[in-house]
Amino acid sequence: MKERVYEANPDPSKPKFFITAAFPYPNSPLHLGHARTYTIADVYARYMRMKGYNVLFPMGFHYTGTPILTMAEQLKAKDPELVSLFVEVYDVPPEDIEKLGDPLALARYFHKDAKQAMIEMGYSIDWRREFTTVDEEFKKFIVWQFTKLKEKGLLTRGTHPVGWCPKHNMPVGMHDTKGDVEPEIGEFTLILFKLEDGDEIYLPAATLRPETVFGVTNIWLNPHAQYVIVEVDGRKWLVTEKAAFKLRFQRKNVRVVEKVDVSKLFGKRVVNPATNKRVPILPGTFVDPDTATGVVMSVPAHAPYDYAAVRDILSQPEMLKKYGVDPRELEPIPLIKVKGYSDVPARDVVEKFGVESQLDKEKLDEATKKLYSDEYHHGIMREDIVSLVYPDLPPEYRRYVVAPVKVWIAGKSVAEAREATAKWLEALGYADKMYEVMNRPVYCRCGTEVVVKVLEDQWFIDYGNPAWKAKAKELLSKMNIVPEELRKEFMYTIDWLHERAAARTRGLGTELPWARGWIIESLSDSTIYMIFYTVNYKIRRYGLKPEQLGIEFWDYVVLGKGNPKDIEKKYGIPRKVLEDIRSEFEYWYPLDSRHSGRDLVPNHLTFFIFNHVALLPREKWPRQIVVNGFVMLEGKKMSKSLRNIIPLRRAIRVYGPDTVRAAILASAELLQDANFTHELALSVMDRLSNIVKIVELVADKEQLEDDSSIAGRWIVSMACTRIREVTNYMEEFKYRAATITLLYEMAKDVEKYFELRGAVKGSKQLRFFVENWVKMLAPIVPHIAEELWHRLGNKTLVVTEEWPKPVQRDAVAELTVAYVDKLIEDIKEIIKVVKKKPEKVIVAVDEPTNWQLAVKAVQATLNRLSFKEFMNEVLRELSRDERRRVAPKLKKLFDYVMGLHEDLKKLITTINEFDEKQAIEQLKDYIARSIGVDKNNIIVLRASEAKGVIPSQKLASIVPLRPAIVVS
RNA sequence: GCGGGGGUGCCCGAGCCAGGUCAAAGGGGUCGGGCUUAGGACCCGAUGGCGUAGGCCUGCGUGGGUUCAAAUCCCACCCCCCGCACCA
Repeated sequence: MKERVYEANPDPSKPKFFITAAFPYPNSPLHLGHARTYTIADVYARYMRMKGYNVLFPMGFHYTGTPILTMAEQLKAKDPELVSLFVEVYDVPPEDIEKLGDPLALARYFHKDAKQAMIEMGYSIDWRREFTTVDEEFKKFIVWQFTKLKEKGLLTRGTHPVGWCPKHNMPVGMHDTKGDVEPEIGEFTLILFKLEDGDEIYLPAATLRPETVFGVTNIWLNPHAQYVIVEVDGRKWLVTEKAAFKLRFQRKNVRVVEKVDVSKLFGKRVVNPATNKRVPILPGTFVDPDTATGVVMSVPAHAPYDYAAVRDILSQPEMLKKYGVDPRELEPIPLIKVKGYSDVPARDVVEKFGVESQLDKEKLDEATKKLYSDEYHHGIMREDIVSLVYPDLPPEYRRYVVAPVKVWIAGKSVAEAREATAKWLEALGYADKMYEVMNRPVYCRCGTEVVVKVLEDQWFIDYGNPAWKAKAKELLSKMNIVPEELRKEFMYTIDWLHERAAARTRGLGTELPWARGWIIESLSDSTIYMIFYTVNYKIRRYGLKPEQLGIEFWDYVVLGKGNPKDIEKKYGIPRKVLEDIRSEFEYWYPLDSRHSGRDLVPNHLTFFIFNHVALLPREKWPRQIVVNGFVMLEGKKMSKSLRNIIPLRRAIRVYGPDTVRAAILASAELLQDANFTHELALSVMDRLSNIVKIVELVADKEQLEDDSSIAGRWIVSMACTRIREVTNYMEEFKYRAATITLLYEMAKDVEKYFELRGAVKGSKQLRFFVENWVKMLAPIVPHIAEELWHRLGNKTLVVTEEWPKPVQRDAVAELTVAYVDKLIEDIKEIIKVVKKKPEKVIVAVDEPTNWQLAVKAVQATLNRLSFKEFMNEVLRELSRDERRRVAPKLKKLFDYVMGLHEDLKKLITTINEFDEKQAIEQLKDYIARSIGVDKNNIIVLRASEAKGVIPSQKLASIVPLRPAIVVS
């Protein structure tokens, strides 16, 4: 930090690398989940720096939106639940709560806290470029963005339904409701059934299944509910009192005319606009007066509720008589064919689920769900529904009425018919719609029930624009998506995205310049803000005022459009300054890597793609997206309600930043959910302190001896092997594997080295290993790595060191150790089976002259040859005598070699000569220690020397790499 | 429903894309041993079955298939998790 190595300035001599991670929303402290994304981005930044890139990794804070508002309000009201969450879970000092009643103060508080956490974590951020989304300079940038979108015709205007609190007169989202429930808004089709007598009164039956209108036998009204006549756009509707209230939020002209005594309506008749049939109005107690209009059309063939209610009423003949209804009128009218069901599917499910009456809500809901789903997905409209449509009309007129039904509805799938029916009736003036909260009741925090309000003049970003979509797909196809599996998800999202409401009537953020009172919503003002990092510190350094940052300023800086002279004249910005700012943007952009959690794939990251292609030329399109999974705590999802969120700074206090970093990285690969546990953190701490001990052994450079033994050669070679391995992991974002190799596997290598040597001692060779180790640890655990680097006597900073390169490996040394280890394993296996304490071990190895056979076998398996092919190839080159000698061995050799590691196989192909006897002799002490047999009782013979010493059967089985072993 | 991800040994969890050191890494747990006054921490060994020679049998959701060879490739099925918006 003191060296300012993270402050990145344009440097034409170095390749640049620009990394950003999704900035945090400061309504709570940073926790382990945030830490995952930022740690991954930081490891990447540090790695790329060591690879020689000029890396820029900046950070900002996202103040835009409403949750901060709501939270501040609740704190002001001293909501005990939230206060306790802040104090006990978020570690906010109780005396600070008071001042957090102000939204901006709240944001600033957590902003400061989050920044401190990032500094403590050692994130290599260029803090000169920090900003918030309510900075005036940033708002000017967003104004430019939206002006451009509008110019390109990508903004549209229209109406939009939202959840609404009638008391607050404000839209409510999930964070504004009791229990944080998202109000789900659905659309009912209203079909207008005209009352037969009296003046033009319509009964708007609310339905989710307009295609069943052809089978209506009657209308249901709740006998216990209060109904009223309302005038809606000049027409009179009969709806419940509650519905009249709700309609006022969705329609401009709604006027209650009079209350109605519902009992007087029963038995009266209405006309079905789809069939011209007269059907009676009947009492249905199941009808919920709080849902939609409280008027329900009865389709007993396909709606379980209707079937049950009809069945109920048929059991009361006196009621039918009273209302003048012939029971035959209520017979179900089949409309839809579904396989697995009879003509009257509603009867099937009602009977199957054992429904008792229309008030048997639980069973009926289940039956309805099942039937609706089956009919929607597998149902086909019957052809004979055509005969139901206006049957009494003279044929010459009827032809015209029936045509749309014949063409668009009959014989079609339910899904198609549903849309067509609604359209048809709407065209005839007999259908309308009404929004409803589908998961109602949902309550605002104030206790008022949430209704649906239709907002006029809403601005949308038109992500449905086909040309725009095509460009977004073009970028996606060019971009590197990590992990690759997510590409499909992006593709799918790009496809289904359509108009998105881009503004809200409250919250922090930037106002739409042409629509007072509309604040650009938070997912819309955070799509191209990475551009802002490249220039904002210079805007500040040059002391430019927000009013100087007009459209032409950004046009020039971002697009290179316009003449600096004109801009100088208009805004008073010196030409040199303009050019300097422009060149900084030019240097850093395009963005090389964008990082975030996987929850942002279907929204932010896709919008990020869309907005870049809309506004920037192709050469400035972003190059890569890296996505990570969530962090769980002790196996559980972190959540406010479980109160198991660990603020990052608390974790840092307990474990230290490097442990937190390494534990998060080690616990899961990119897309998997990471599981942070106390135990894992302890284990990481233990490993780190172990590394410190090893470093101590090689800290004093002058005192180190030269270890030219196989052990020494091996540890040097392993350093190179590990460098190659870890580098590959880093390149592939396999940070879990990289961390585990660095923390666990490499420590094991060192232990193995001590075992091979038979002593815990440093050496020049071990120091070589350790130096590279510390360098590779630097991106993962920067603080400790820096300390260790100095402990090794270096005066430089390890962050500025070059990432190590794998120099030549020592194939013979690695093979020798692998070979001897396999030998030890085999001897142990034999000892185990024999169950006797061994005294003497004789090992008989193949002649070194046969080594080439092993190489050939390895090559054959690497080239995927079959055994036959391999044998033919080998035998072809040999004399008859040699063939006889060699042939029996080949199968055994081939089978053994087949199973070797790819890496070891490749190693073997580089070795021209390998003397197994020598290999064993070199590590005899090690073997003796490992199997617990005196060194002098381990005898190594070549096959030619072993005749008569070991059984002839064994002797014959010797092949290269597989010696004969006799334990006695 | 649509889209995506996934089912591995007592548990967690790698491996699968590029089939062959895979009876399957690494943890955890359990059992045995060491250390210790004891416990903890730590270290060693065992942890599918069989086996007096480095081996064999059974096994990676279920059922088929391809292959000399399948946890890995192909087909079908079953089950679990996540997203489906105007909200950060």
